[in-house]
Amino acid sequence: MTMSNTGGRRKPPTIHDVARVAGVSRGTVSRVLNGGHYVSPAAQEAVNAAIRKTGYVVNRHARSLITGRSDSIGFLLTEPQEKLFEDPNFNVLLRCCTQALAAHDIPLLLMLAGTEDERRRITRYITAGHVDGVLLVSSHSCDPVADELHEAGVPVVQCGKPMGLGSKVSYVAADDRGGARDMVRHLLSLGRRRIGVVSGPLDTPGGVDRLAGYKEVLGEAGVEIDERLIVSGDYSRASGEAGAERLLARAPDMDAVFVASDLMAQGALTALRRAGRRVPEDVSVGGFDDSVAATESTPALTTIRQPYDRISAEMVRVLLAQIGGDDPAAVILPTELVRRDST
Amino acid sequence: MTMSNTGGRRKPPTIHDVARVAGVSRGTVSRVLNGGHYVSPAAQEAVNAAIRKTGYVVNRHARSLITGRSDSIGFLLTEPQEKLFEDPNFNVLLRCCTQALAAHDIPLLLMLAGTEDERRRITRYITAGHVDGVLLVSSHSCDPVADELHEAGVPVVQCGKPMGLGSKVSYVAADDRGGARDMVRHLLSLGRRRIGVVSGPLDTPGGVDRLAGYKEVLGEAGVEIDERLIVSGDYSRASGEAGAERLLARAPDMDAVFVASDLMAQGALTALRRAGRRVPEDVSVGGFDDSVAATESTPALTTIRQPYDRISAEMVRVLLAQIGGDDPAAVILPTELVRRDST
DNA sequence: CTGTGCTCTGTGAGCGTTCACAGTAGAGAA
DNA sequence: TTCTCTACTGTGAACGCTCACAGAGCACAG
Repeated sequence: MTMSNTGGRRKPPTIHDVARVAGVSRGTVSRVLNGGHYVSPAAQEAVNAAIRKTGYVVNRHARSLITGRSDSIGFLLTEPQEKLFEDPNFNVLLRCCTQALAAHDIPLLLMLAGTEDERRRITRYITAGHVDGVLLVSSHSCDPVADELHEAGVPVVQCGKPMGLGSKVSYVAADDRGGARDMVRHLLSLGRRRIGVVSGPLDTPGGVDRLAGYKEVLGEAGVEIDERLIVSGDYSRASGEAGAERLLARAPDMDAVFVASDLMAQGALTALRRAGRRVPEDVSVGGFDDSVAATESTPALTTIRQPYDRISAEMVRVLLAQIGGDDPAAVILPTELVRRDST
Repeated sequence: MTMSNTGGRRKPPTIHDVARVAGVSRGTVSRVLNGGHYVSPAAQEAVNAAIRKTGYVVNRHARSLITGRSDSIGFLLTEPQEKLFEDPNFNVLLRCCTQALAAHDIPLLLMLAGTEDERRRITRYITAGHVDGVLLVSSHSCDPVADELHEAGVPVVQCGKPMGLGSKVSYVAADDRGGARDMVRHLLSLGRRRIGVVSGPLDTPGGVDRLAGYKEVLGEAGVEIDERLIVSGDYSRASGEAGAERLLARAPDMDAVFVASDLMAQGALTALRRAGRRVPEDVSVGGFDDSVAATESTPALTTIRQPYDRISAEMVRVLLAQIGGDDPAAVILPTELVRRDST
């Protein structure tokens, strides 16, 4: 009786069609669709059968028009994209967030705000209510856009700790300080005492916290903190290479180095090799992130694993809770030391 | 007179508000919004001023409800995501597509269909009309989902040539055969005659075409095609390493090797180094893709550049044209030889 | 003067859904 | 019986927009 469905787009069945087939009213179908409260088991079953039979899928536009929700969320990237897309961590984050949202049947809109123009356009788009919330990733993590959106009443969860203390924006981050502490303790346990550090940029919380962890542990262990053993980079491979070179020049007796990202650690390995230092025999090298870079380098890096899968899951959880009316929340997740061949 | 807009989400202005402020009717505002035909300059100006004043942004849900278009498109990935997300090419593709769409003010929905369940859910979502079209990326590029969607009347553009010849699905691909030809010609021009190949998987058009290009050029140059010089891999680093090892075992006099992806070429470099072969002195190595892997390896790889930026732009162009009513189209884009240190 | 064609404008209907409300039926209490 | 309460169901009115249509005003030809 029904027409064949191949070739050409056919007008999809509406809630009305389902109601007719099930022999109930629109309202009942709608109730079944939205949780099934106050629906008799018989009606429930009839509606479900009709949905299967007609192949009905809810029209989200019509729903959104009346509920005011869009049932979709935005994944916003506010930094130069070339850089972030090369970062394996970012890819994991994007993938995990998409999957976590898919479990809730919520589509993810990818938004890239590299230029000022794009930023404006996207901000308008978001504040116009086209997404219910925003997952924000920014390498600086002190991006004003987070506060802007928050001010405008848009639920936001940021990946990584915000710089300013005044910010009331939700965030999920790994325990940078704790991770750094673990790594430095590990290096100390190997008998190393001249431990250098290539920190991250000191205008980011991650950079500051990892350096703080380093200093704390050395202090606690009664090891002198030597400023010649401290340099900072920008998380790029090149800056890791340059940083390690500078350390070697200033402190040739360095016997270990904590490098605040795996990518930088790769660069550091290059510099050490060129300087004729054997890793791990002469110098132990510890990274941070446990990205694919850690296993690809030779020797494979001992590093601090950031639980990106859990970070994504938490970001989604916190965001959905906030959309549901909860207050902003901050979540810090524990890291884990992963031993490989570089220490 | 207007209320402050900070804190809490305020009901956004509608087309009605704009009309009132501009002193015209809804219809006129709508016409301005949709191209401004049949609108007097005075009304045009009044409406634009009112839009600026009220901060009006069109409610896409309401629009979609009536137009039937969603004004958004899906970026669909049908393969195990871990693998693809590691692939730098894929990242470039995703980024460029997002930007190309942003230029048309069209949001991109990221859809990952790893499991069979996810596939079904996403297919329903798509065929229900929640996106106007789909950009499809699949490493196999012989995915049945392309034809399924096409059959269902959903505009689809695939990245890479489809395997089956019967498929009427649009695609955009780099010139694999031509690229392979260029590389092998390049190796010949260096005086190499015992040229091996690590091809891609032979159940994919890319794998087949690159191998075909290799054989063609050797044939044209009158160089004997030696089956011992031909192995295939799966584009992974490990398979490149294994492939190069096998080649060396079977043909120790090999003086060059064309490896069908940069990632595999990295693996091949490792195998060659281990076997004591110098690159490029003893063996020239040519890659394919010009991904970041090409510059990161030592020596930096001579490779064939796939114009991913142009591929993305073309995918979007073809898809939008198809949504606009055009017939499916196939686009093949030229590649480019990039000389570095490995040849 | 009428008719025709053009540009421009306003209006009503309707897209597919949810929500509030009214209403029904049946059970149990008074 | 009658009243109340609960579980369930149907209906009209929105949500904000576009589209088709009708109509106004004007110019110009017949």
